[in-house]
Amino acid sequence: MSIDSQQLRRVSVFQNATDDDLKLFSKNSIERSIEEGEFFFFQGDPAVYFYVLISGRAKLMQMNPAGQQVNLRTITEWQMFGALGAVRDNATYPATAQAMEHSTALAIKSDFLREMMQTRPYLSMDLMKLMTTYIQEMQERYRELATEKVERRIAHSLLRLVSQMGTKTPGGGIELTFTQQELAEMSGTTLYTVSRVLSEWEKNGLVEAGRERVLVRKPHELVKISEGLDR
Amino acid sequence: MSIDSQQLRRVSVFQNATDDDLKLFSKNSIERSIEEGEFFFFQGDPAVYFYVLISGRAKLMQMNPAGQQVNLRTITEWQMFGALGAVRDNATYPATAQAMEHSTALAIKSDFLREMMQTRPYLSMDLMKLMTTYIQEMQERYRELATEKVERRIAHSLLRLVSQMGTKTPGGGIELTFTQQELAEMSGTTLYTVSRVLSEWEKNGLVEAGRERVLVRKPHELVKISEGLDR
DNA sequence: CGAACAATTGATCCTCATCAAACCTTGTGG
DNA sequence: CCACAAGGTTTGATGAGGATCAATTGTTCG
Repeated sequence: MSIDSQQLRRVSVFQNATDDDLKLFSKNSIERSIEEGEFFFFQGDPAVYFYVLISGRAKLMQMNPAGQQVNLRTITEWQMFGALGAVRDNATYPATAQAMEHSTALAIKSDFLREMMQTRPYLSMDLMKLMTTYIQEMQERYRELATEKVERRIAHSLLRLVSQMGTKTPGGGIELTFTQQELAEMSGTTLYTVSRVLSEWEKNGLVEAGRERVLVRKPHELVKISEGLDR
Repeated sequence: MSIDSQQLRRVSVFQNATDDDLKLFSKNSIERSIEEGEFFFFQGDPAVYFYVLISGRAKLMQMNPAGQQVNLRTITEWQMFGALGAVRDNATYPATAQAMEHSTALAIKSDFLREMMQTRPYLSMDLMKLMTTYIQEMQERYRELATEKVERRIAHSLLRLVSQMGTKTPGGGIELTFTQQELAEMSGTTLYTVSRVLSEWEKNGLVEAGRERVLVRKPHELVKISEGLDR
């Protein structure tokens, strides 16, 4: 309740909500703070709550039985996550959510969302829209992984990051914050390969790489690479 | 209208529909017959209709700019497809649907479904359930492709086919119909690799492979392989 | 200053894609 | 009913693309 309910309108699924509905959601939420590296929930846990991130950064990932992990998506402020569980009752989370830095989120009972949707078509519609974007993005990434070479995939991942969380610098570049390990997980490759590719790009002046940071100098060139139009 | 509206209840999204609603959908549908290799719709087309397959088999696929293609999923009887376009207005299909054999489908206007959902929460709920299964399946396949070797992926694809369209034979095996090219597209590999792997399995008595057909003799062993528990 | 963590770089190896050629199966038409 | 065409499958040979391993070099922070 420390949250101004109007803030919730920044969540895509709540954009068409009435003020009263926003207040309802706000009243039924509890705040949860999580340290870097800790988990909001694990794959397989019963999906009792869904979350809205209000500060920090988190990632959704899947692990295979051997413990190898893959990044499904990065969650930034005012994004909803863990909401798939709200659709079925007794569902479990299909992925694990881990905080990438100190983060706080609103937790709302999945049951509550499900009940609200029964009488508010706009809610279902907006959640479905969100779900279609997930499906489309996963389909694209799947095709990418199946048919495209690493360099293109890394370029594509980097561009996605630019549009998600890039900040322009006075020098005329775009600044990004992440480890190469993270970029590797997003692109379906290893940190070694990412390092080599970034070094290559740095030689050609496309980017500048530092510790936990990349400065994109020529996004246009990256687009070319991601579309296979270089050399 | 030649379709008995009660048949529509076999479609997962219509399972909770009232009889009257089924009739409405039936009245607003038109039948479309498509030859093998022809297309229901292309990626990027405006999503005016969604479809319910009533006979035959079709596949949903994505192509990259170079024309290389990836199978997203196989559609069998009484499955809905092309319905993502019903969520947004003016949406386009995010994939291409091609008939794998002579097929007929009911085409229903996306607008109509969207209107129906405004006043029938059960419809939205059931469509959302379907969408969550897509998301989960794509997430799993993505992780698989990113972290698992071909043999396991092929085993997994084969098992998916078994549960989707396998028919038991008197001899105690499970019979499947598809080309190795198709299995390759589903597993994110090439027909050469599929052929080699199937030959290997045949040597060990797990399967018998023939032209456009595979007989699975020891599904249990396939499960082991798909989970990395062999050797 | 030192410990912990991130990035780099070289060397090696392995999995699979690719290419080529032959082989098999099925259906068709003379 | 046989011969041939077309499409599916098999198998070998080759090579490229990255993963993996190992060792070193930054960088940051307590």
